[in-house]
Amino acid sequence: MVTVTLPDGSSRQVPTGTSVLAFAQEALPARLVRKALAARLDGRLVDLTASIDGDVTLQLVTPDDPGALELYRHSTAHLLAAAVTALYPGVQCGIGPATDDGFFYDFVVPKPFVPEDLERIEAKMRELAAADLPYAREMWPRDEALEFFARRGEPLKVQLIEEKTAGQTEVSCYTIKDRDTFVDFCVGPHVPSTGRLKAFKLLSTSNAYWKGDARNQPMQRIYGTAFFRQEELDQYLHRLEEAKKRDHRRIGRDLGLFTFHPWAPGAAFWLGKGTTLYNALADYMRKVLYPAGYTEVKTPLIFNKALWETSGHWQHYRDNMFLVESDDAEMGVKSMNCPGHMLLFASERRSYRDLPLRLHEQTPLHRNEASGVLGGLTRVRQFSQDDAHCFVMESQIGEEVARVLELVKRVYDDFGLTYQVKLSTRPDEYLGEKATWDHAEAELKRALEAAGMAYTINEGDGAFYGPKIDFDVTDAIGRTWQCATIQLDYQLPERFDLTYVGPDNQPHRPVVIHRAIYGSFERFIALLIEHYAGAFPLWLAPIQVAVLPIADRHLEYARRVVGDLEAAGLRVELDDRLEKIGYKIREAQLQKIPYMLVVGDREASEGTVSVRSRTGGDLGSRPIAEFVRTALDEVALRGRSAAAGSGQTESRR
RNA sequence: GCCGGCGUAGCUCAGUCGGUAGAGCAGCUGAUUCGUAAUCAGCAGGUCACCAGUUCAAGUCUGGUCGCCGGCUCCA
Repeated sequence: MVTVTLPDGSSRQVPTGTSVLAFAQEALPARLVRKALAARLDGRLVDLTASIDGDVTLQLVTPDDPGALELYRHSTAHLLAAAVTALYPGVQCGIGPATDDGFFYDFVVPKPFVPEDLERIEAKMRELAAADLPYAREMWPRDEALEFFARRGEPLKVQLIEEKTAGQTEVSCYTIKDRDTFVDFCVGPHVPSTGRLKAFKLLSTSNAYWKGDARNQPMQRIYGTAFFRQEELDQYLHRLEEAKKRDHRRIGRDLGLFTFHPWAPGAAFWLGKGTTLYNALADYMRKVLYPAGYTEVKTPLIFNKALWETSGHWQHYRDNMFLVESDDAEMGVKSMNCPGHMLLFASERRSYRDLPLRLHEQTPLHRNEASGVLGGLTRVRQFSQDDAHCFVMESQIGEEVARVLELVKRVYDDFGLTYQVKLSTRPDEYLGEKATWDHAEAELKRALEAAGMAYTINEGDGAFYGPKIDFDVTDAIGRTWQCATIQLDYQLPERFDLTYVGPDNQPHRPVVIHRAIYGSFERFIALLIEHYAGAFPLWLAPIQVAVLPIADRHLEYARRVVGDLEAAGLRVELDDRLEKIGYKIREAQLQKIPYMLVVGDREASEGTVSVRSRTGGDLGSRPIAEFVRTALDEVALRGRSAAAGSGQTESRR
């Protein structure tokens, strides 16, 4: 007999080898058992068919268990594999994990899947689900399993078993018994039977490589998603639609922000309105950084290869650099600002009294990214960062990182953005002393804790030259974008032999903190466009106010209104076309201009404007000066105002 | 870079079996002077991404190049 302890603390004795399901049916409410997908024995996820072989705590896993969805999706991936195996004889299966949004499964097939294949496969999956076939777990002798998969022509599975179960005598396999039995090597667990899988959909196909390595066997990946309830699946699909509507590439064109040309792949043309937005972000960042003690600088765009050899880019990053020749010298267009800033630091004798020295730069960078990775503004070959390097003494690291954290918080609050913080620690391959790393990581942790920032740790994900803190911004529809980064660097000061004179009159090595808050202007603008669905809050809107005269006898007054607004520093556009007011309003609305001022006989005689807001409709008339005042107040609030959320409320309708 | 898909007017798209290219919106011109999401009429707009090839004939078939899209890998 063994003792089973339940979550409520009660316990029972059962014979050794009793299955979880048999125990649950005996000891737990039928309603709970019906909902159960799997179980946790001592916290470890197992199938309901697992046997209880020792004293354990037992908890049934129902859909509200945090691990339930992953298991459910993974089970759906198995269903997909079973369907594909049934429909395409000779197919080889790779792996089929759950992902954040669903699942995928990789296959080796002679011909890539087309959309019609997906329909067929999905239909087969529904058929198998309707048949409610059990997911049976069987422990096979390892030799037998190896032989079985070898005989079935699945060398990838053989390889997996060899790698994952070295030293074991038995391996776990799952079967779905249909006309042809589908067998997969997998640790599980899975839902008890295919009938439990209700709301799933196959979404797309793509190419992938065995183990994600392009030198390995190419495979065809099928992506899908699954939820416990149809309603949740529908919501997810709706969110995909919504995301498509918010695509910054589309909105960027519709709103006249930027464009691309085949002759400059990966480099945007910023149109008038886009440039206004870009500049608004650049100026805002300058206003934030200047009082924080940063000095804006501009360093060369093209450097002799000697610089890149010194920084290490020539050895490690050359493939991603644009190279040019000048006289007989080989030159590289800069892909990062840091090496230039090292030279700038070294251009004068530095005292400890000069530290921290904070250099901020917004000039363009070029990276010759592989053609296949380019896309919209999120991945480009030419971009600018709100980059800065803080040169500090070892003892100033904690304080300086704390200041940067403060800045990040302030900036994201101004945009009304929420974020999550990740601390990435020493990777397997690293430069420098372990003790230095430990110290640096401790400093970063302390700064995060002092700032009251919750963070998660990404073990081993730091840069090879130092640990880092990354910020993932969450947008209006729940997607995350990696933006800000703070990285400690002990290596570059070493490579450039940077020193400052300390209080002891001796040379010392500074530490560099690389940091960016937007990340890159390009990617941040893409984020903002999709976050607001193009409806920028007033302070960012390229055109803040449209003045719409009713008839051309009102043009003179309209021009006066425009003049007053421009004098107050607002970005205004006059629609002086001979069109009906409804037409002008529609256009301004589609351009997502925050305020429309309708002016006709009434307004001209009273010195007022009729205010229409993008989100609130007709707000009635008021004196020009009053409108200017409230508009300026709203601008000053930036994204902290309630109105800044207008982009989101609007999109929900 | 790799795999797959796509490329027709500024945009969204149609174009049958290979037989000399079409719509809506946008644009231009004219008329309309109008009160909170589209006034009417007319006109113009194309090397069917590009380069070869097959064919009496190519937007359509074949090959190559470029670009875009979805992934892989990578990344701000």
